[in-house]
Amino acid sequence: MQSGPTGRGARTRRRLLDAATTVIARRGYHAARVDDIVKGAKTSHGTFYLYFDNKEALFSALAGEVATEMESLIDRFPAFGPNAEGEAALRGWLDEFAAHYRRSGPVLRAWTEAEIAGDAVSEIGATATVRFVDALADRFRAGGAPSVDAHGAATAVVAMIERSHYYLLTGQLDVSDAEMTETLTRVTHAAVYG
Amino acid sequence: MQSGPTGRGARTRRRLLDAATTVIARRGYHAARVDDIVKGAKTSHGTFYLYFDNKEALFSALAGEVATEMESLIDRFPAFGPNAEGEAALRGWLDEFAAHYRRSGPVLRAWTEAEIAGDAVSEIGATATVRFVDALADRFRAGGAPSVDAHGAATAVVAMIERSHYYLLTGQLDVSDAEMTETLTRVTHAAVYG
Amino acid sequence: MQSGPTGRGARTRRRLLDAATTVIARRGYHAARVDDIVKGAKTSHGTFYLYFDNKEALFSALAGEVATEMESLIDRFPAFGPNAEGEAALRGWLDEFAAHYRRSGPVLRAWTEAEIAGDAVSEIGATATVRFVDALADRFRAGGAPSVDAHGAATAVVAMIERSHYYLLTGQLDVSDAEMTETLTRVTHAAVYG
Amino acid sequence: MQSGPTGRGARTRRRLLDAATTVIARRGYHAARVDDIVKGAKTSHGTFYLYFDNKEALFSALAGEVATEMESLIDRFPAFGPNAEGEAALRGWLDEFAAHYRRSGPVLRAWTEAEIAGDAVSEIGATATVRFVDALADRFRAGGAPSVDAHGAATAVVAMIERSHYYLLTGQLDVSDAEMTETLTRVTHAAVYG
DNA sequence: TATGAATGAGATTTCATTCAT
DNA sequence: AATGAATGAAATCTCATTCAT
Repeated sequence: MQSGPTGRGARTRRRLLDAATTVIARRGYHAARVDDIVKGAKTSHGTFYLYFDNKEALFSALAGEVATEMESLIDRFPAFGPNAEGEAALRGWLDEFAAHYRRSGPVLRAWTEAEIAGDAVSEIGATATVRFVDALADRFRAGGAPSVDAHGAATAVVAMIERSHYYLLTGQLDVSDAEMTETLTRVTHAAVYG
Repeated sequence: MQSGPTGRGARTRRRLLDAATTVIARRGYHAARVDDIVKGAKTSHGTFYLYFDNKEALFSALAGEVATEMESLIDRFPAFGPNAEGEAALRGWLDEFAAHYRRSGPVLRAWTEAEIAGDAVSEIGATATVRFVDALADRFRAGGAPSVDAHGAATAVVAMIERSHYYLLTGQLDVSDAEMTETLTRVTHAAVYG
Repeated sequence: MQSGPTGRGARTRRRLLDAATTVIARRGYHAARVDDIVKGAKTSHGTFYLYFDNKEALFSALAGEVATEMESLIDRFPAFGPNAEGEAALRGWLDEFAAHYRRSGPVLRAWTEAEIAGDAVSEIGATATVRFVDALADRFRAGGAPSVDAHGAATAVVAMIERSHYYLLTGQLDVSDAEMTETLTRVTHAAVYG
Repeated sequence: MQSGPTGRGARTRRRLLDAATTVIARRGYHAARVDDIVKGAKTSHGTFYLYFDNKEALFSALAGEVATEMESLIDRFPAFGPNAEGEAALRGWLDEFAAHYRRSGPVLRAWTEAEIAGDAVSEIGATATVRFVDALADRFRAGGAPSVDAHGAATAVVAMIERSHYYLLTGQLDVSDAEMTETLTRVTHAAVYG
């Protein structure tokens, strides 16, 4: 009689995760209340604690999902060369990143907040950033970049990519998706080969 | 008879602002409790509310101070040319920015948190970013940059500068102050003239 | 699945309202603390705010209940004539009023306090008094009273009835329930036909 | 060097009492804050406690002043007869009462509130009411009223007078000063001889 | 005689979590 | 598997009173 992972229970759990994403997007990590989440998921407080030990556990689960996708994305960062083909590869990857950020932005933003407070979630965020930087530095070197400080450049580029998309997400700056990818492509290329 | 801005009251107010900065640095904006702040300022809850209408008012005051400094800094951003002198001017300004961020970093980070939650403080942060981008785009054009999209490039550069210093502040990445300024100088220069 | 108005929630809400009535009776409107109320209702602070947005909201709810009863009572005020039957009708109504005041006295007293402070509850009390006066003036005229100023007489009579019962409730004067009804009947009758 | 009772100190004390009357009028007894009073008196918290042991002491002083006037007024209540002269005497006294209430209304209202809370001030209010009722009952008997229950009638009349003036003061009802005195004269006369 | 900054006890309110149904 | 009323610890905020100057 157990309904299995595709049964009602799994769907309720999913609803809670999705509702949490929405609430975090609207009110931020710290201001996200269990009450808002269960209302969004059209369920009850009791049910929440049936699926998650506590509020932080839900955020961890959410962060875990995003981190997995993010890691595979990071692994695909191309060792682009100084030529037009390299730029095209870079542009393609930045497009993928943009798509990912559009989907997971709220949770990624939550990392930013959490980093300050030193919660468990923050670990995931910090680790992901380090992996991101290391992967880029590695590809910069593999791509045959000249005498630049690969790690330094990677840090700057990661900072630029992350924060630019954040600006895009919050809508505080007046830029389009396509323009931004273009600019990020150009500047990243210039950062390594310029 | 008035004690004036140098009197005891002004000093107590200052102590509260400074203590708040410390607490925000340690625990983040939303987790900063009035109790921590008054303990840090070695005063009482009652005194807190003598100087600020509520917790948010203190954060606004803090943000206002930082915004004022930030604005004057932004106004000094150089219209750097493609030559070595331009790069030196840029490097000098980035050094100043680093110094400002070292001092005001916690409050600047708080902006990020506040932006998400949509608090009153968030306005101040968002406005500052817009001013920052506009100023840079203006100088890029004034510096005689080639056919680049000045506003797009400015957005990317501001994102890079802001977030890189954030990484430095949180210590999550392994970079030195001097190295970072160097990299930011090089990449910003490349972003415009590369 | 809904528990409906007879469920546990409704009973808890009722307990809070009743406890508040008791506390107001003992300590007055302004001195009534949430803590006293929840203790009286044998529940917790959290529960209080589950049913009422804040302390004032509870008082408003309480005032609303009393006002509703009061209005229907006011509507039943008789258009008494100068004869013995008229006096009997008046006496009957004053008996009802006394019963109402015995039940709702504390809340009615709270109106007086609230009126002074200008709280939201005060509106309810002031409105009820105006309705009371208007209804009596109307009945005085309908009863065929002679050339008296109906509105002025109604004001005086309402003042007398209200305040007399207040004296009775606070126990500051040495009068019995029955005696008071008798006196009020006689004086009201005299006020119109005397 | 002492400045005596007419010196600066006495004037400061007076300013505090007057400011308190104003504040009580506007916000009520319980809501009257020391801060409001010292601001109204253009002095400081420290000075307040130089002249009064605590907030209640100030209210007692204020009530004492009013009570003294009130007692002499009560003592002058006439033993009016059933004739026109009696009515004139009554009218004259009610005019005096109205003048007194116009001046001291806020403090008299404060008594009403205080009665509920059981403060020291409340004693003064309750005592004054008892004295008022007793005096009227006495005069009713002295005036040769027929077989009425003098004490009961006095209670009703005191209630009517007190509360009617309260209505006038709060402005919640639409009556003029002169009309009210006229009505009160007529009804009081009727209550005894009607 | 006067000041006003400082205090802290006590009030209101919030919200993650539990538990009986 | 689900509910939602209840809880209480912890947060924010108020205000009468004190005290150093």
